[in-house]
Amino acid sequence: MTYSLTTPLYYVNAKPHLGSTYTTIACDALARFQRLEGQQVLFVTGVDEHGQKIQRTAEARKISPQAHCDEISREYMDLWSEWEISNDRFVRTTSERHLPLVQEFFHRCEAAGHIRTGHQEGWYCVECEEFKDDPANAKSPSCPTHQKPLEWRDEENLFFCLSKFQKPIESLIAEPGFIAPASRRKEVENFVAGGLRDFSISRVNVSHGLPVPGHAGHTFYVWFDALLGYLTALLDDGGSVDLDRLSSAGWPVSVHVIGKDILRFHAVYWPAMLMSAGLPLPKSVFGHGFLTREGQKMGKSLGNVLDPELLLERCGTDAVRWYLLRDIQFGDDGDFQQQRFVDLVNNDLANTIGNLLNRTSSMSRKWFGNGLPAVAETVRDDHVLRGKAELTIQQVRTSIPELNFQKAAEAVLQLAIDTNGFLNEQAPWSQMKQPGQEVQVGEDLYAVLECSRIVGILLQPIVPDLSQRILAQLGLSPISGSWTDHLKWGSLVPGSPLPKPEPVMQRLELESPL
RNA sequence: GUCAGAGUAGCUCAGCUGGUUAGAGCACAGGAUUCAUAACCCUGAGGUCGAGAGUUCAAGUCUCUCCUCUGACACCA
Repeated sequence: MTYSLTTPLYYVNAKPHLGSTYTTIACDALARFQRLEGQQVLFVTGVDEHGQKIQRTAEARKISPQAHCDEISREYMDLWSEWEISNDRFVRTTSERHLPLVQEFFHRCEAAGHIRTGHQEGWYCVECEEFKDDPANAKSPSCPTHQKPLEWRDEENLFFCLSKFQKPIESLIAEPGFIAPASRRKEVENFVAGGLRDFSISRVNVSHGLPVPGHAGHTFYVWFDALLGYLTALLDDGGSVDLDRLSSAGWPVSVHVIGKDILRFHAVYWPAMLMSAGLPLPKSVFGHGFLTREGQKMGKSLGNVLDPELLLERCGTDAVRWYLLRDIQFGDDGDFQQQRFVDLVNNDLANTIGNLLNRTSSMSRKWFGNGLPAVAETVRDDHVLRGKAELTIQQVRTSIPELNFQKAAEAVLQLAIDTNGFLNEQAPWSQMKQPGQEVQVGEDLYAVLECSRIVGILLQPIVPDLSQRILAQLGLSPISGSWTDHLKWGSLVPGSPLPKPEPVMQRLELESPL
């Protein structure tokens, strides 16, 4: 059973921003977690490259649409590689394999009687790629979101008969867990309850798109072909482009992770399209929140956008991943605050987790021959810290599948806090001054190092690099494959050597604003 | 405008089916300690729980009204 998950296919109209990075990081954490749990994982991301908006952007830049797409897509691929995103696929909707798939899908819908021609006229916003509800006799209406004049369009389009799916869509979205988080379900329900209308799936006069077979002059509307990119990605396994192969290629996905703005497309339009084509439906759709910065919307006009590349360069992947996943409830909107970012990274990662490891390793080396104390197995198994560590493991294992990264991160952090507290209570540095306490100190230090090891392992999906550094400080190599065996209490080998301690996490010191 | 959600310490948020002196983290102040990355540990200060009314022995938690913010309201990647 494959666990497949997708990010949105990002629109290549402009260079990647922090929002897409956020989504991708979250998916990466989930994908890494599932691999550690022993699942066969297919992590899909990619880009959406069609539509009139891109065509016009390219024209404005005086380059071909394809050249423009190549350039921006390259930026995405490079960025994900810099962030060490572990995606298995990267799909482009201008790739050769995509066209035959879209056409095959379309034929299925057509054969099922769900495609009709229709007439569509009205005021159109190219930026939005949509018809607006402004009255036909309006003089020179402009788009409320883009502040640009609307264009009058009067064209023949192909329509997808969404109206025929009212009932099945209603029961689909009523299924618990299909739309996540549950708080977002209501708005989709309201939308559906208003009655589903057919939507257009083709455009005329847009050359930068995929041709609709049998309808000369029509290209597919960007949404129609973009969603199908998920299928193309899954079939890109060296085999043929054939919808019948999907079930053995990772379809249906376990979860589509998307921004809340496009929830409706994924929870309503997309399932209907799949029903029409006779394909199984995704198991869930998770709409996460948006990021603001210091309480304000990030945008070009305000000049306050956070460039992911710059962020990575100045702060590193661990700091950013930790902050985004640990401080923001995935699903809710979040605010990026520089002071808080620095505070949390320094407190949680450097002070609490990093220093725990550092101080313990240092003590152990000092008193136990540059290595771990040699303690008997029976004593180790009974240590008071064991229960706490095992509880933490449980918490992480139940939280991450629910995409509750915050809860998982907090649980791991809490283990480190409790372990630090334990050390202060026991005060091994005082005990060592008393005669005959060495055995007790050895047992405690062993248990504390064992907790540090478990912290390091549990951190792997969230902050993979830091996780490795922690394990390296314990003289361990990175784990590959399933982590189940590694999560067993008492895996550290008593008496084995410990490397010279070095801070695993440097403090962030940002003199200037990001 | 209609619908949905939210307004709790300086900041980010927990508070389940109403029940002892309203919690956590960060920031702030004090203390303790020296194993450690000026770190860790403890203590403290700080809130009329958006406003008003009501139900109840008892309301942050239920009802009503009002104020503020956010989101959705058809094809906004």
